Amino acid sequence: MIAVKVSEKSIRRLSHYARCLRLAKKRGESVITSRQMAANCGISSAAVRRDLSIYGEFGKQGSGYNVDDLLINIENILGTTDPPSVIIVGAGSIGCALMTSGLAGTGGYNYSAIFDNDSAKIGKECNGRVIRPVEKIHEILQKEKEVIAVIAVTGGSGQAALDMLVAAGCKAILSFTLEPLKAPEDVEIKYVEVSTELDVLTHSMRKKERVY
Amino acid sequence: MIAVKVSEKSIRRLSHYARCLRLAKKRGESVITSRQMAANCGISSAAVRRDLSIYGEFGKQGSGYNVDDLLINIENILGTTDPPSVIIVGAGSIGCALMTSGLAGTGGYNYSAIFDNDSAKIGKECNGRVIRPVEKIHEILQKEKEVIAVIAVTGGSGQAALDMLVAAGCKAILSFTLEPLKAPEDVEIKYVEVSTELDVLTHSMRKKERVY
DNA sequence: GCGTGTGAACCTCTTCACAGCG
DNA sequence: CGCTGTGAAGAGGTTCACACGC
Repeated sequence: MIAVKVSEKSIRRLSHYARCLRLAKKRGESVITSRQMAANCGISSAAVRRDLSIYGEFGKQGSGYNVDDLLINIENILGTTDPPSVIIVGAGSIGCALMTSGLAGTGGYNYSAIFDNDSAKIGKECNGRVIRPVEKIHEILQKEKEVIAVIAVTGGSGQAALDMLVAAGCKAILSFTLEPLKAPEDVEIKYVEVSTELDVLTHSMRKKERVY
Repeated sequence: MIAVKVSEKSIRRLSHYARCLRLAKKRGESVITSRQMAANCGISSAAVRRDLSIYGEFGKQGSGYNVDDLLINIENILGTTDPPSVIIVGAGSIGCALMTSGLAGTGGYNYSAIFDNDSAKIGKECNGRVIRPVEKIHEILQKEKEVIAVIAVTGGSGQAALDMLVAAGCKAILSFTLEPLKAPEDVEIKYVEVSTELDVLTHSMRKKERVY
């Protein structure tokens, strides 16, 4: 029982291992090796063993790791054994699409509510969930302290949405906005940046001939 | 004119600088300092200068960088001066939502076509674009050699979509699928992993009390 | 004085290779 | 013999701090 400093890269990989283990479990496998996980995640087996050994000795020499046990351990490390609920702010095309496609296949997350500030949308439904006014966000956070919010608003209103979430006590945000958002230190923000991914892909596709 | 090895991290940051420069341009600013860019992107000014100095000496001591010139240079480095067109495979909720929300505010990308394999959807429209059968993908890649494909299919058909794209000659793919995809070496794949982002956020929200 | 460009120190993460256990 | 866990070496990226030019 020792507190461990962790890098985000390592956490990201643990998330991948967890996904890989859930698939193995679904296939009925009870044991898995670092090499199998590595192949599945596209990294080296040494990296897998290193990642896992930081948190404990989960494996058995000669055979590998017990799928169920390792999954439980990783979910415990991630804190996802009992995942927080996820709310969506912005019932535009992206927000509703996320709500519609759901979060099946992830570690048990699901979308519990969707909000918008457009009175024309409020009261309508999105995949069976009523779109609520943004002013009601704090009600959710009163009931559940730990909630992840997905910001899927359009135009330049990302910061306004974030301010509202922060005021309601939300500490974890995933934003689909283009603009970088400002928030207090203790609020964690992650971004889904399609635009940057496209730039990276364009560069990799064209770099061969490229000279500076 | 020297070829330079580049890290993806650096390329990602260049993409952020480009976005920051476009905003500065829109605000009518003609000069910008490394400190301003750094503040906007949430990193140190030394990191900004280091990134830029790899590719050349774009700045003027004492004043900073010319916004227009630097943007042109960065777009040249990224290869995004004349961005490739982007197609979407999968006209489900996510695919259509992407098509609907478009790519305004990015470096000039736009979605040129959308495909699906469901005959019930083919022929219908999605934000003014007719949904075409996946068998027609190769026609796009015959016309334009360089195309980025976004995979937004549901269920387990991500690999099938990718195989079709690879067969048509596509070399750059952005996937929203959960499963890791297999492709030849020369095909670059990036993933948007909402599930992993949620795990990272959960961990950061709960790690304070967490001990291993 | 101000801000860039950069050597050098620093730090973090990755890979290698092997001891040790089942 | 197979696979884990890990010291040691290596690679890559970041930060510091300062010389130089405007």
